[in-house]
Amino acid sequence: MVRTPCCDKTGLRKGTWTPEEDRKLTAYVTRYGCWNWRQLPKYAGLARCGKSCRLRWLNYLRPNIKRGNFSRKEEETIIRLHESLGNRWSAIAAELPGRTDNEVKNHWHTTLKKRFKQKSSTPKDGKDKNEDPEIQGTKLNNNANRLVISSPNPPLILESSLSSPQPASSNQNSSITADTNTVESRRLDPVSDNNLFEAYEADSGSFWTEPFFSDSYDTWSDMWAEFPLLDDEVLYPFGFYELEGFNL
DNA sequence: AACATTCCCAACCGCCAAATC
DNA sequence: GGATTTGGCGGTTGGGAATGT
Repeated sequence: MVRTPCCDKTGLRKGTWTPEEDRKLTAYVTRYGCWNWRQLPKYAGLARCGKSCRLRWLNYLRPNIKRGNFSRKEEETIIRLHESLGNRWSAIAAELPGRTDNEVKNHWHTTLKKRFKQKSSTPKDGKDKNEDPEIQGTKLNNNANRLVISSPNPPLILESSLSSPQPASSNQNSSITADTNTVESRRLDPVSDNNLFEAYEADSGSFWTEPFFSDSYDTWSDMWAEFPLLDDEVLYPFGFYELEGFNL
């Protein structure tokens, strides 16, 4: 079987995402969902591979992402699950709300593996700088101050009963499921395509309370002001506006 | 201060499985 | 049922920041 590349390699940007690209992706996905990662960059105005967009969204821009240092409890969970599951990072991350498989994997390779090795070789040697999470926690994490759990954004009222954090496993986040039977939340917002938002809320738990856009925007209106809606015919070439959710 | 080394993490790559045609 | 497309996953790497010399 011959696989076609996930994207046309020509003319596509690679490497670090710019704030502008982040805003474009965030604006598009939060409004229209991730209905097709391959097509998404084209309609979102991004010169990126769909896979790259997906990864960026899931590992960085997605709501409910918990950033910063791992707690002792989280590290114990990782170690325990790694013993039983091996390198199944997505499964491990699923047990750590707000953590992504990539982050868990990185933390394992950079910190926990060494600590684990060291403990197994010299059980009483506790001089490793990484051994004490409290000490480790004092190290400045590049992203630690970028996203923290914050209070709900004033313009948004969330009545959802779906308060439990969603697993970080990407396979539970990447597609919008529109099980409207479970959606109880309603958003008081001028944006009218409630189906999409409801679907997203169902998928994202406390999405509307999350701070990702509060770094840049005070309200959704501010963000839409910066990213005015494009023509729906352009954004919705397949006319799935009428569809329930994004299970395409 | 300048350079070298280490550490950390965001992002890419390639493979696989499920879904779709 | 086979071909193709798409999403998901784990391994790996490049580059910037931190630290050491």
